[in-house]
Amino acid sequence: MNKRTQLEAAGWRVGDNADFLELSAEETAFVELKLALADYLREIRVQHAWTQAYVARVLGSSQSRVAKMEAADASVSIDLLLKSLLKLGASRKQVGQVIARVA
Amino acid sequence: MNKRTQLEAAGWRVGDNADFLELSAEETAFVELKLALADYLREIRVQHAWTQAYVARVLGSSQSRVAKMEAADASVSIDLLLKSLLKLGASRKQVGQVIARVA
DNA sequence: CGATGATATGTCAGTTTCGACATAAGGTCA
DNA sequence: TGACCTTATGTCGAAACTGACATATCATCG
Repeated sequence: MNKRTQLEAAGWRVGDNADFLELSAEETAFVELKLALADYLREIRVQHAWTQAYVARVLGSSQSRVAKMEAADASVSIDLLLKSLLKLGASRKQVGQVIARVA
Repeated sequence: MNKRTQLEAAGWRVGDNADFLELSAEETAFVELKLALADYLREIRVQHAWTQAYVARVLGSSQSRVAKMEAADASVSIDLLLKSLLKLGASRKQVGQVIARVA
């Protein structure tokens, strides 16, 4: 899944390239930051060979919401992503590094 | 303002030390992460000698909300803090470093 | 081809967060 | 002291987010 597909899935209107560039620098940075956290969440889950359903139980949430977290869905907040990452064992430092790492 | 006072202001029940320790490791990490972002927001504003009212205009928000952001008020999300920081010119990298820097 | 397990998508009611406003509290100057 | 500027706190209706559920899609077996 490429970045643009991810952005669209995340609920951002992305038409032609001109539309794509409509996002301001901060908006782009914010969305990509969110995508990075979502990817990291999936990475942690996959590396542990956990299912979304299992992660949902650990987090006190549902499988569908975990799927949406990993997809950086528009209905998912960064608060939720951060809380989830920390609860799954990620450290503040690791999270910060994921955020600081600019693609 | 010390960390505990900040936590209380942010809406976290903090009684004696035992109560203070009731927060799980992830909860503590999350709250401190939020406080770090709030402090960073204030730092940026003060360094530029901006008033909260001015920052509010730039962000398209209100002075009271900016005050609450800097206080890491419970009604302020990390999404809002991140969007605000980016809009004020902070880079993803800088934000990540603030988050990664563990007190 | 099913059947089974995993992941994705759509929706909803309850909760949280939002900007805005009013107003209180501090600080500084004359 | 009081006028003025800045920051803090409380509240509200509107908007966004949440967990949950149903259901769809996808992959991997036999």
